[in-house]
Amino acid sequence: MNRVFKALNDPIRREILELLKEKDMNAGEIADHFEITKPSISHHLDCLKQAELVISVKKGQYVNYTLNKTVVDEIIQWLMTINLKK
Amino acid sequence: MNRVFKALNDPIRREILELLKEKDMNAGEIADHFEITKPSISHHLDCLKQAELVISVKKGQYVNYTLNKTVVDEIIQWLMTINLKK
DNA sequence: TAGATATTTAGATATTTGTCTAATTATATA
DNA sequence: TATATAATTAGACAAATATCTAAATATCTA
Repeated sequence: MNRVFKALNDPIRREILELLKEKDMNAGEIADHFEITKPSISHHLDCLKQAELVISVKKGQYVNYTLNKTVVDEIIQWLMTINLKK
Repeated sequence: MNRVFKALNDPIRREILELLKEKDMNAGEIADHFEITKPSISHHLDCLKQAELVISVKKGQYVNYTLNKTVVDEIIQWLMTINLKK
């Protein structure tokens, strides 16, 4: 939970999630959408991976990233409990 | 949005939200639930207030805090769009 | 096998953040 | 009005974070 909120607390990482909701992408394709360096993007991807918000699969020399909707669901659940009771 | 995720990225602030979902409380009552000092709690409350996750109303010498469910809803909406498309 | 490409790791640095103590402000009450 | 209580503000400091450049690792292909 901690790691998920930490991962969500950055506009670039949230934008990466928005990209991945459309289609899976490799690290380079993701990096092309931003102005910061590839190592920085790599760091953000690692952060998302640690939170299990994304899953990475190596495919030859590329690394493919996929959104993990399960974890997003868990956070939605938690937020909904906050909004439940009187 | 930025401020909301920033506010959610701290276990104490999330616990404050969980307290306030049960009932409104003043700053002192909130502070009693934690081991850290009152100024630190005050800082956390300010952070939640900036994110508009809580609303504060002064009542005599006390300051009452209420959960603002509207903003929580907005975050739920955003997360749900992430989980929408293929 | 040599060179090119994709990605990550390492190490440095500036900024942000959470905490504390001390001081301040605002209100209540004896 | 003087004192006590509630809460915030100010300032300091250690830890965490986002970024960069340079280097390393892994894979592909001529």
